[in-house]
Amino acid sequence: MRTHQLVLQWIEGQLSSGQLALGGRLPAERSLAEQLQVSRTSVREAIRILEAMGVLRVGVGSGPEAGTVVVADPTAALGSALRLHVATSHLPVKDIVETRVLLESWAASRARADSPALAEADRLLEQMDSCSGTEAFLALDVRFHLALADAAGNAVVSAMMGSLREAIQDYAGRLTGSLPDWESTAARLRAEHRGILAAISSHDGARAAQLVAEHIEGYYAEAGLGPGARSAG
Amino acid sequence: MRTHQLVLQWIEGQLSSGQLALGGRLPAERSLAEQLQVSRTSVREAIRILEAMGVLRVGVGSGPEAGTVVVADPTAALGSALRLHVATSHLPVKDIVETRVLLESWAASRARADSPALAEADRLLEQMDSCSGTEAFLALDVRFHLALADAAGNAVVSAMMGSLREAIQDYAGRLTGSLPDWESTAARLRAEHRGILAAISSHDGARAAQLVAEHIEGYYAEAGLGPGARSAG
DNA sequence: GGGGGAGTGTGGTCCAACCACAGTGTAGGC
DNA sequence: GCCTACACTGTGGTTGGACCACACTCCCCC
Repeated sequence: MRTHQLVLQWIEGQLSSGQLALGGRLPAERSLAEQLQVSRTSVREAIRILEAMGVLRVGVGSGPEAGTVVVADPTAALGSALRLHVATSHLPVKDIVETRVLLESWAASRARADSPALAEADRLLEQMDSCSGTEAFLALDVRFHLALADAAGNAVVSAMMGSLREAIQDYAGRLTGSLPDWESTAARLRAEHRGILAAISSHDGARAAQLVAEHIEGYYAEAGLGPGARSAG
Repeated sequence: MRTHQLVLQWIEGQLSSGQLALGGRLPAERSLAEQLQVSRTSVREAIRILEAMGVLRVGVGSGPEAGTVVVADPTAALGSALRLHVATSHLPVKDIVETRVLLESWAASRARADSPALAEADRLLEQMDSCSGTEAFLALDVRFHLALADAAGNAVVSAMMGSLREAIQDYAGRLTGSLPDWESTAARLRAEHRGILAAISSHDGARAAQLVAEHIEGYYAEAGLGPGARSAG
């Protein structure tokens, strides 16, 4: 077994046993290296991996922002992993969109009408009404869809949804540029968002799921990613 | 920007542009370091991350197994990421099981009856009939469920399903140990597998999806993970 | 009492060296 | 002529040490 894997195993053990919890701090790299009788390089390689996995956050200097602390950002890990595999043309964009429809429509059907995430979604819609520029609109759109996922109360689905969105963010951005009339598209998207939120609020999960599916598929279809289209690579 | 991120960016660019494809080889660490004008340490940190993401595979020595080659193993990345976040108690096991039901029942409803993956699933069932020991049975069970997912033809769903399974493998193993009567449970699981396969073969996607959902939920319920149970941490 | 510099500890980076490994080529013995 | 055994080459794996930038803390000096 390679040395950095030993370090990984030790850290994972600390996490599993609860001796290292969310917000906790890892010993300094030099201390940990000495403690585990390995080189600082190996410790750093393990920390790099966990950082990429969204488990650790590292900061230089002193103070509360410095050092290596335990965080929980599953979306980061899944997102970059998916993005990389899309880059290798191993995961077709079509499959990602399809999966996104599956997860989001499920989330919509399960969303609780009294969830605080829905209130957040409502606020985001108001901001989208008054915002100008496709960049700002799309940023709010991302947050709106994530809020819907959160309302379903499943952390795994939320994380996966966010990562799917992140993985094809660049791709979606390019699609948007090819739209014939952005203003009318934005108006339609706004209306569809309202409809989805209304369906959830009236406890009509099935309708909400259907609207979400049509919302997403309609967008990609309009932007040129027809059913059966493959990734450009 | 940190140095290893520059290396990451360069490699991802090579992947996106197609200059580095599946099966391709990265330059040797020393060469790449010189080429990018960074230290070998930084190159190695980047390679570690991509290895953890299931994008690269490294091997020592000489020959076809040696060097750093591009592979495509999305499941590895998603699996270890999910496992780590389960370890931090940030992702409840309940949510993972729920997501697994969602993905697998969708896959079952979409599985094509003429898919070669289904033939593979059938072979696996025969092996399960004649195998003894819970370890071997569970290993075949994993492959059976993955084959079902592959039959749906969505690489993203397959990868996510495999990673979910991997993330809670240890957990499921412990559950199995607490079963009152493994033999009868195994017999039931075998029968349910046959039923799922039959439903898919007869193009009854809706029934296949329902059977899969009951199959998975039933197993975890019998093993003690009732609806609403949380991860033990 | 307040401001500024020294001190401390953190991660970030680099280098030079050595090891283990696996395939290759070659020189030697048979 | 063939085959074995050795050295060679190039790969990643690991180590120790050195230096840097950064951010905070403390203490001296004004």
